[in-house]
Amino acid sequence: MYQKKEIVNKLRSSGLRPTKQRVLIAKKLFDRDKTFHFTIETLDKKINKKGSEKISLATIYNTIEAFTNAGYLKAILTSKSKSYYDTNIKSHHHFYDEGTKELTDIDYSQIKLSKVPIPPKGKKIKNLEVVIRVQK
Amino acid sequence: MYQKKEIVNKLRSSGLRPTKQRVLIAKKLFDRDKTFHFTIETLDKKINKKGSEKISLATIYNTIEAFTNAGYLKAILTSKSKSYYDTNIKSHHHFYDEGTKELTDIDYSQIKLSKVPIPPKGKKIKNLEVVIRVQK
DNA sequence: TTTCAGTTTATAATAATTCTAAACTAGAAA
DNA sequence: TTTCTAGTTTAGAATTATTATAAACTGAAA
Ligand SMILES: [Mn+2]
Ligand SMILES: [Mn+2]
Ligand SMILES: [Zn+2]
Ligand SMILES: [Zn+2]
Repeated sequence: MYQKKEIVNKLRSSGLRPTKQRVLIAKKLFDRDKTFHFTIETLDKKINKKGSEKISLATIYNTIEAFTNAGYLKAILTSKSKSYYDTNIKSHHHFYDEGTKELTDIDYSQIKLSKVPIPPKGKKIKNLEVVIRVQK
Repeated sequence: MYQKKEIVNKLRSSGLRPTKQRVLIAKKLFDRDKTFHFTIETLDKKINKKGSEKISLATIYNTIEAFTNAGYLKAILTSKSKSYYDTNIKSHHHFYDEGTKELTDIDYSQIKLSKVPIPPKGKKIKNLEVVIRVQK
C-alpha cells in the first residue's frame, strides 16, 4: 500500500524531512488496511519490540505531534488522561466498547441527522462527530 | 436550589458519608443554574480561593471520583490529557468551541438522527453523544 | 565533500494523577 | 453523653504522561 517512496514524498510535501525514524513510524502507522487507534504507549511497544531498531520515546512523541500537525493523524475524544490518536483523518464516527475500551470506526455516511441545532451566534459548525457507546 | 439537607441525603443515599468537605464540594458543583464543565484544576481554584477553608487536592480528586462513581458527575470526552467533568449527567450533546476551548450543552432533543448504524454483533447501544465543533 | 538547520536522543523537568500512612471524624453503639 | 472505629482527609511521596533541554547526529543543499 504505502511504498517508501510515497511516504518520503508525503513527508517532503509537508516540509518534514524523511528521516529513518519518521519513515519507519509512518510505515507502521499508515501501511495497513484498517484504521489504527493508538496511544503513544501502544505505539512505542509496537515500534520498540525486541530485535527491531530502537526509536526513542521523545522521537515518538515529536513525530506523532508533527504528523498530527501535518494532518496525517487526528486526536481522538476520550475521557482518559492520556492522548489517543487515529489514522483515519476523515470526519467519521465511533463505536466505543465500554468493556474492551476499544474504538471502531463508523463511516460518516452511516449516520444521518435530521435535526441539528443552530450554533451560538457568530460561530460556524466545523464538524460533527458521534460516539456510540456499546456494551455486551 | 440545593439545601444542605438535600445534599446530605443525596450523599447518604449513595453510601457516602456527608463530610464537611463533600458537602462543600457538592454545594459548589450542584447549587447552580447552568451546567458546570470543569477540570480538577479549575475546581481546585474555585474551592481554595483566598479566605475560604482549604480542602486538600487529594480530597478533591477522591471526591470527584466518588461523585462520578455515584453518578453525580460524568466524565467528558476530550482530546486533552486532562480529565474533564460535567455536572449534567443526562445524556446530552455539546458544542465545543475550538477557540475558547469551552463546552456548551445541547439538549438531547435538539438533535435527531434519521439513520444509526447497527452495533457490532452481540453488543447493544448504551448511549449516543454528539460533539459539534464550532469556530468563529 | 562540506556545511548546517533540522532532527534525534538521553535525560531532566513539569504536569496530572494515584498512592501511602498517619491524623481525624461521623455516627453507631454503649 | 462518651466511646469506639471504619471511613475519610491530608501532606507528601510515587507514579505516569508529556514537554523541555542541550548535545550529538544527519539529510540534503550547495
Ligand atoms: Mn514537543
Ligand atoms: Mn484514588
Ligand atoms: Zn477512528
Ligand atoms: Zn455538558
